[in-house]
Amino acid sequence: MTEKAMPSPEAIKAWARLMRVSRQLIERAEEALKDSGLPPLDWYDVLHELAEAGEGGLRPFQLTERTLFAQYNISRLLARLEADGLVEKLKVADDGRGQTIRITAKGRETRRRMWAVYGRSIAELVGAKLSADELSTVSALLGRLRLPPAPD
Amino acid sequence: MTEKAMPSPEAIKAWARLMRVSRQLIERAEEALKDSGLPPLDWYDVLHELAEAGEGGLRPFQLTERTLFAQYNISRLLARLEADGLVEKLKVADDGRGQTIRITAKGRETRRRMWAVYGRSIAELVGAKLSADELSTVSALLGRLRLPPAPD
DNA sequence: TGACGATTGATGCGAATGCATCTATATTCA
DNA sequence: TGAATATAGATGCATTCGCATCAATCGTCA
Repeated sequence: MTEKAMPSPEAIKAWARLMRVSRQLIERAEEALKDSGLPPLDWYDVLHELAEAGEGGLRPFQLTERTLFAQYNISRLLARLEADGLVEKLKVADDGRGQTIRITAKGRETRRRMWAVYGRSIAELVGAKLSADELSTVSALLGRLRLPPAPD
Repeated sequence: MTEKAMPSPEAIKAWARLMRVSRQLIERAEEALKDSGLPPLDWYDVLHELAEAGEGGLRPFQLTERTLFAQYNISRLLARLEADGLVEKLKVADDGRGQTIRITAKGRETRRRMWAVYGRSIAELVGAKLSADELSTVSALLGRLRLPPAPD
């Protein structure tokens, strides 16, 4: 009996839509950034977190918690960001193993320019397609799919 | 004036949820497959299309249309699938450039075993979290985000 | 027919990813 | 205290991806 706990047709369809639409949207947003000569989305995610963190910066492991990047990906992404002068690594941690990552002025500027393009993509791809109520419905329903499930 | 056409808070939140949740779900589904010693999700997508296509098979370019893989990714993915004996490339096309890809018995069997795991993931991650009505709502709303937007 | 542009699919190369492991420092606890 | 364990972050290696390009064939049209 191999057919145990198989998903309902509604679940399969919702899953399929989620997979396909998310890929399409990412592709489009990525394309818009590239067309503007800007870095990829991954960079934005990290720069966004660091910009919100302010002057205090963040430890790399905090970035792995807030984003969904693997530890080694954060490590390498930060190396690239540093090489581009968008972040700086501060050795001054009270933990000898760690470091604090702080966004630079250039990093903030890059993030701002990325947002001009990224934000427009979001507005066009999502904001223009559904009403505010519908968007809130989507957010609420997707929120219940989060792992671990959280309120809000 | 740089602030033109920026997305509403609802749009931003819906986008963020979509990005985050889809990544989490993919990660979980991928992990489940790996834990079972099965190939990655990408393989499933292609095997699924080929299984539905039946004995007639599909041309590689048809696969790039139906999936969201780039042409060169399909080319290489098919090479790996062929190396594993899951598909076969039939030179017998009436188009001298092309080939027809057909799933093998082993390919069908692999797909079946993948579905046992993948389907369970979908049931747990999505089917168990929302009602059938809610799932249909999600499908309908996400459907309006497709590119190009389509009815349904 | 025959030259030209379009289409199909593959591939060389550099960059990014996944996995496992490594070094270094911190923490815990006998 | 000191040995064992845990945590932070980097890295070697193999695989995969992205990009550009290529070879081969097809279709079109003068």
